[in-house]
Amino acid sequence: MDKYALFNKWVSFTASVHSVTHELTKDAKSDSITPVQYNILESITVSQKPITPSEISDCQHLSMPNTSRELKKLSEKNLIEKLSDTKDRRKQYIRLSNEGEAMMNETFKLVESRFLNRIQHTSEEDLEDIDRALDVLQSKLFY
Amino acid sequence: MDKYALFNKWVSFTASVHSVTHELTKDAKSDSITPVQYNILESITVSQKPITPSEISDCQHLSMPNTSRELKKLSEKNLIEKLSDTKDRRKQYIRLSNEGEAMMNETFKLVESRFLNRIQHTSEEDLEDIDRALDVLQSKLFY
DNA sequence: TATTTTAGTTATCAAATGATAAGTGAAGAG
DNA sequence: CTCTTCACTTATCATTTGATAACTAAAATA
Repeated sequence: MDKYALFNKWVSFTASVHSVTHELTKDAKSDSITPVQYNILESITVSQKPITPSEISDCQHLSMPNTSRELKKLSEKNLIEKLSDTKDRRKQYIRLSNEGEAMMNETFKLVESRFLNRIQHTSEEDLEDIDRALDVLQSKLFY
Repeated sequence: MDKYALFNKWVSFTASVHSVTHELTKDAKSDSITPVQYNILESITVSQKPITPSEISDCQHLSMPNTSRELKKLSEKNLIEKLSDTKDRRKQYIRLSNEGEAMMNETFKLVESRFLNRIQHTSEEDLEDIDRALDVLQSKLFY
């Protein structure tokens, strides 16, 4: 296997992924929040469990002061709730409020419908190929 | 095939792609340019042929005035060159200068070495699985 | 030839983001 | 009981980015 060719394939692949992701998600986000705030909400959504500001800071590559600022704004918009840990009172847990959850549900529903639309004419075999390919790449390359 | 399950798989897959991409490219970009400027240079690099400001504007989802501003900055940094079309003198073609090309080469070399590092312990069979999976997804999902 | 459209520019403004210094209060270590 | 570290906050500032209006010059079209 030519690893250099594989690298080039990877480059154009990731470009496609970015472009398709943009296409499926554009204008799906409520315009009451900024892109960074959306990313934060998304990461809270996907991590089922409540998540701490430090974790958000890490996985979003945001400094703690900036994370804190954005969480405050999200809180003021009533999209998230902060709970302090009963054991370690320095820590906080962030979760979506009902309003935040409703908003993210709506966004995801729209993105999902666009996704389904995109694969509506895909044959059953192709869908299974895609499914397997996603598994392969997730486990062997994008881990 | 459960298309809803496939959607969820797609969501976590794209999240992984973004995260790995970030990991491989972080600090690879020269800090004399901004993220948006890097994206522009990248798109000039990958499109082998010279590219017009309008095309950059389209594929980067940037307005023309902002595209123009950033191209001007890149030009002032001697990273790109503008050539005007001899037939239609409204049009311009943008290409990397020698300096810009050198800079992008260096960045790509670093990213490539990180990529090779990441797959260095991957078996030949797995590499071929990855290669096929990239082809499948590129042609059937991220087209 | 007069009018409209196209490709790109300039200027300006507001908002979003990134970076840094300094502070709070709680937990942990000696 | 002090000192240090940890998790997070507040304040502030510079830079980047996005949006808009008004402009130039060159096609294209009527």
